[in-house]
Amino acid sequence: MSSLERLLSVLDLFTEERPIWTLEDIIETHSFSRSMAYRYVKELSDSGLLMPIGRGRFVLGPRIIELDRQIRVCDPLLAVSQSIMLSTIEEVGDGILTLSSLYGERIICTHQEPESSPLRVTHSRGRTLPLFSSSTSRAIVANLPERKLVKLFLEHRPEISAGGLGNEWAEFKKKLAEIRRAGICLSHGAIDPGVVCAAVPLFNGKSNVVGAICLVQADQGREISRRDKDLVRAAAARISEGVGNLLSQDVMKPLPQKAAGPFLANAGVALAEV
Amino acid sequence: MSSLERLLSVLDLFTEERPIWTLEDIIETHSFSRSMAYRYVKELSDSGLLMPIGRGRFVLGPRIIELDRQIRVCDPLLAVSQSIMLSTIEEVGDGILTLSSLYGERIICTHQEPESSPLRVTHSRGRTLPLFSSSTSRAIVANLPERKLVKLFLEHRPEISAGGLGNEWAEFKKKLAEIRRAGICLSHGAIDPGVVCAAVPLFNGKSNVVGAICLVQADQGREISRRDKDLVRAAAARISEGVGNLLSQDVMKPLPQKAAGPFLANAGVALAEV
DNA sequence: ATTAAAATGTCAATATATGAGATTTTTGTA
DNA sequence: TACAAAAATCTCATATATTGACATTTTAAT
Repeated sequence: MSSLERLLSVLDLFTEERPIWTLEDIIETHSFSRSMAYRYVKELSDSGLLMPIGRGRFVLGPRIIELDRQIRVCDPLLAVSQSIMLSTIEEVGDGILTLSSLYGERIICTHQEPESSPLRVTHSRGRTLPLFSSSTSRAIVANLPERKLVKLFLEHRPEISAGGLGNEWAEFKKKLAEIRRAGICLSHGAIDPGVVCAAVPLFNGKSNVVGAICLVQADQGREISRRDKDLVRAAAARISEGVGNLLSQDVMKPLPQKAAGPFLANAGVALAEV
Repeated sequence: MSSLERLLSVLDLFTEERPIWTLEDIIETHSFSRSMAYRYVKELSDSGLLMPIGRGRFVLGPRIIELDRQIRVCDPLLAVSQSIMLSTIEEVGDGILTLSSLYGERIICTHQEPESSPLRVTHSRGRTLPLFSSSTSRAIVANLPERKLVKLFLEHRPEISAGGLGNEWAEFKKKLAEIRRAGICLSHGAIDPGVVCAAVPLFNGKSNVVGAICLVQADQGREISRRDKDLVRAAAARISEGVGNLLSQDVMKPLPQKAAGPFLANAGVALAEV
């Protein structure tokens, strides 16, 4: 285990159920030596990923918010997707459209359009989806290179089996091939009850999957309409094309330039006034 | 320089002006060896802090969005501040109230209330403020322990001098003491023209500064009113008290429990349908 | 001011990161 | 589909940065 992994594993401790951690508890759960624990939380605090709030207690730090803003303002994948997602969900006229990506073995929802909706779903910005049982996950996983699929199958056999994706490698592979060929993955109530989904994978121009978009609608007894499915497919195709374009253009000056307004020189700050 | 610093310094490359980086360019700017650069971006990608989009190109990764959600949903500092900030800005009836924190040598705005406003200001969630010239920064810096101030003074003498905070250590120290004593720091057009600010530091119960709140209003020729300043002071006092309470309570079960709705077992995901 | 606790610094041992090159995998083109 | 070129990963000896016990300093409490 590399030292980066050890360090970042500290961040994994911070959950909704337990957003504050003391040094003592970090030492216990990770069996760090005392000096190492001090060093780690100091490095993480200096980099802003953690923030000390006093008495040996820590919460997630402001650097995360800064990096998140960076993504919101100018992430190229988001820039390509956002307007397409917005116009698509407007044309569909009902439901939410989500954008998700894979890292390590987690699927994360990174954007949704519209930002708020009466539909209350698990799919929402920043949330994790299960690796095998959501339509979004399946749309992505089905398009992963075989080498990664072998690894996933070996390490997640129980979940794959429970999710109905097959008990043997051959079966798993065959089912994923079906999803891949269909180009769309549907579900009803897989993650949230009362909701139906249609997920389509996104590629970087070529054949590398970089994520998926998913249309989520209230379950009204019938399937997502043919028309809506086609709209989602069309949106995915346009996004994939856009991502492909990112790869051909020169990286040095993509400059979306949203006129971010640089800081002005300090005009006049009162030192202290009451 | 530790290997964590080296690794995280890669994240600093990703700016609004240049949100995509190739492996080649990372190697050049950091003068990493080829193998090390591959290793670094792989580690960062595996942890989700970077995301490969193909052809050796990288953007900031989805783990950041996941961590940001964690903060939005259950950060204790935010939980304590949010309702106080909202009710305060409603009572003030005009402007924006921001919450900022320090890490390393950056001041970051971590929250604002209301979320959107006709007032277009630099102060907004995720943005960095200059260390010495904004009222928010000064409210925080003035309350840092002397040891840190010495370091800041030595390393930022030009900016401190340019910002009118003194040319010599004694002068710097004296001016900060004034700000500290006043308990509030005012500015007009320091960062954004046409805007006036009043910032009050936040403490963790005791004397450790953990951030500042700042009232931002359109500049209408006159100062922020005595009443508004008092409202901000009162809000800061309540937040400081709340943060102090975080330190005394048992950390094991703070459980804000916003009923986050766990995933349901997969009810029925169609394998692939058209 | 005094004591206790918390945080940081010191240093030798050693585990881990490093970089050059070999090897494998992926991509582009016929 | 096969082939060549490029990209990404793996290997391994070396050097260096990490580690942990302990000493020291700093901070907090009475």
